[in-house]
Amino acid sequence: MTGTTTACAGAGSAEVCASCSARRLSVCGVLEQEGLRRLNEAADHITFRAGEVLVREGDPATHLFNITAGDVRVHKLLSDGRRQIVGFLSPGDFLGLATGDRYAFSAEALAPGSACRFRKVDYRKILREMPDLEHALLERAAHELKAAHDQMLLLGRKTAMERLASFLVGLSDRARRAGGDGRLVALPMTRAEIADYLGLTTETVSRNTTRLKTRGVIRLLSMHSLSIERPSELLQLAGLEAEAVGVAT
Amino acid sequence: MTGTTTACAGAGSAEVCASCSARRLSVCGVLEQEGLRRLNEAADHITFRAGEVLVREGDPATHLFNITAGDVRVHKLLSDGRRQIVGFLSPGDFLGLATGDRYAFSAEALAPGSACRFRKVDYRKILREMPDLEHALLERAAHELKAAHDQMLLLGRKTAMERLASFLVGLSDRARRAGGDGRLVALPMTRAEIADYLGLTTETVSRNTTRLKTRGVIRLLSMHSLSIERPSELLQLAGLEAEAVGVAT
DNA sequence: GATCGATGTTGATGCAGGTCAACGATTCGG
DNA sequence: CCGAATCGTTGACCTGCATCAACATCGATC
Repeated sequence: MTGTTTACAGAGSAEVCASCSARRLSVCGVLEQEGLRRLNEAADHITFRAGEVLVREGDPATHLFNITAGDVRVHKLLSDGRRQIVGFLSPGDFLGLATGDRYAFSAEALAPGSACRFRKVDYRKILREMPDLEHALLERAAHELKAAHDQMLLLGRKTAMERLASFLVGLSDRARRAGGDGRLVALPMTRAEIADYLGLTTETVSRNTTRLKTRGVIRLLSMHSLSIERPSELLQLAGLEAEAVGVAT
Repeated sequence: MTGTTTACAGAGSAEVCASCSARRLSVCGVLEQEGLRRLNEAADHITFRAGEVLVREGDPATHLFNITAGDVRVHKLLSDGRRQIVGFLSPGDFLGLATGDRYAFSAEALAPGSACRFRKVDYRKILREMPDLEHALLERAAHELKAAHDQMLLLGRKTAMERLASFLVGLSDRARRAGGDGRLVALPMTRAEIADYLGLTTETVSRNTTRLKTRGVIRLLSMHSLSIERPSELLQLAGLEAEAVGVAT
């Protein structure tokens, strides 16, 4: 399962960036020609296979990542094995923001993909030289913090059904941002991973998924993709009636 | 309960900052003379009473705050009144990082205090001119994000006793950072607020507090302060045995 | 320092979701 | 294409914490 990442030194040109499909979703989207070249110089372009470990909780925090393809799971463990997944990353997402001397989380690929990897010391220097990038990173951090607050509300106060519905609404939003229509949702993660993200068990996730299916709110297309049939009902179940989430009802 | 904050326009000098006891704990700690003067120019120095509302969830996000004295509660609500407290702020903490166009949380004073209040548009401009400040803010955001991840683990996977113990360890750490010895801990918040922070009920918080007291792990000095008698035991109960938390055992 | 509303504690009981168990569906290496 | 391991679903039962209720304590106010 856990292999080593394949690194190839940056080519030094911004060509890789020019053709990078994740750029418009990423912090580097704010940079122009020269900045991209500079950033790319410091980047290792790595690829990873499903199940590969990018970061291990407790290890010295030496690198930062910009996910360019694939999906990544970020989680924390208790000593007895209880697991909390604190996020799922997709292309454009930044990995390593919430990092001190050591990683406080592990990161593992759900699906094969690729990333730009930076040595932390290099990245620090680059940030000093490029305030625009630092600004973009701060905006990203603010957004992540807001998402973390939402997740705290979910974990602390929502019922199992509300959690699942909120999760699906979140996936739908992300799908729309990535260019989809928001009805078709991919589930690259397993039920166990959904459970560990929502603070539930696989059984509870499964039961509530069935309930949503039975009620006609969603339709399972395969084990790892579904279609949202009644978005407004899903929003209600998520406990978000009042909040503006931009889903056509 | 909810009153208006008392604002007095910044004096334009950095004198206020020079004598500000929160500065060494705050993002403005990185600034020198000229930067402080500039920042202070943009600041309203406000004071607030216990119970006063600084920010209301859903309102347009017009201001940012730097807490200089007192304690503040930050929370989110569901439409039926369920509440999740996402953080308690003390002097030196920044309020408003995780903010888009509208506040996604409410903030209310637990105790009388004061803050530097900035108009968001002004602060943005200042950040452009002072990369050091932006950098400090990014570090602060990274730290907050890490804390949020810890809280997700707590809310998603810890038992009631582990949550309470973790909470007390956190308060102890903060007390030490503020200059105390870490044994004496102030609880400026009510049991209900602790419960809403830990995803529990007041009853469960109360029962587990009693258990800790009975076991001799803590000693209640008053309703709103306690002493940690067995720090190592508390750490164990918090499920942090392995993690380095810098408490003398 | 007496009064009263707010806050905290303790006990009895209920239930949402966890646990345990059995079985069906999917996936992937050969 | 086959078989084994993994993943997902469903059912029966259990438990940790919520809920409901009664009482104790605190602290602000006059």
